[in-house]
Amino acid sequence: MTNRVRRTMPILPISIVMQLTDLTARQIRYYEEQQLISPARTEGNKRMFSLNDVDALLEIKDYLEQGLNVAGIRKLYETKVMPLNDQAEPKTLSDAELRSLLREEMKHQARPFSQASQRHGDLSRFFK
Amino acid sequence: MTNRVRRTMPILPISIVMQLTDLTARQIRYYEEQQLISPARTEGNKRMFSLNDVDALLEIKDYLEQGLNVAGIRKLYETKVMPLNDQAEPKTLSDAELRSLLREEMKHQARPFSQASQRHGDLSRFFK
DNA sequence: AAACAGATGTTAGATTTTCTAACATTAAAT
DNA sequence: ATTTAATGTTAGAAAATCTAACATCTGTTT
Repeated sequence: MTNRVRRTMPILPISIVMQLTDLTARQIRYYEEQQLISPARTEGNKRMFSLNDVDALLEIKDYLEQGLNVAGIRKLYETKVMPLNDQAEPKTLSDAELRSLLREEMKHQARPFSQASQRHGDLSRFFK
Repeated sequence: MTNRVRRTMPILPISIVMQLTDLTARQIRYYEEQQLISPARTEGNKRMFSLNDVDALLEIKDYLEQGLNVAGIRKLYETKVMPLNDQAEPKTLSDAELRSLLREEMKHQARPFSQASQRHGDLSRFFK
């Protein structure tokens, strides 16, 4: 009775993900194009999202609001600074790269990356 | 991070519910027609299912496998012997009705209704 | 100021998914 | 042998989603 969803199981159509995240379909597809997420596909090529995907989208949204750009977020994911995604092989950041990311964050009053802001980043708004 | 889904929120399309329950679309629609479930609808009239709906379907499936028929299951739901659904107003069963239900169960080696069989009845197969 | 780039909006046309309704089949009960 | 409950199958319509292209907006760079 007290089950947690297998968070990697693709069960949600894009329409529902739009509701859960307050993102447009355009935004979601763009973030996929930019390799920030990679939702599953049905046989008929429709995207199907897992709860982890939704979490990731909420984090992405939050980072964008903090002033990061897509490239910066991608870098964060690549380097596994963030634990959320089952990502490809992590690489190490050069000092220059790291400083560049940090500087970008500084520009926008952002706290250094804890789990994004606590207001978003997971589904506590919708799940209990 | 460790969230349970709001189990009444309609988030699943019928295709996914088919996978989760191993029921056909025909069966699912039939059970709705027979008032065993009442999934939400999108603006465009597509069914959207909650996790509670999926639980209910798994229970229905189990009861059918135990030899109950739809009418019997409906009666069970109506009389709130089962807690699962937010059903209409419960009525009391006449003794005759109750005996009739029980007899039907007896015919098929069924244990008296605990929460259906433990093998089904909730989503532990898919959720963790 | 003009040009550019990143993020998102909008639209069109094609494809997939889901819908209802009707008729068919199967197995069990009478 | 009929009848009925549950499910299968099919057809045609409507909704949801897809890709691709072009538009817009905002902030940077030259």
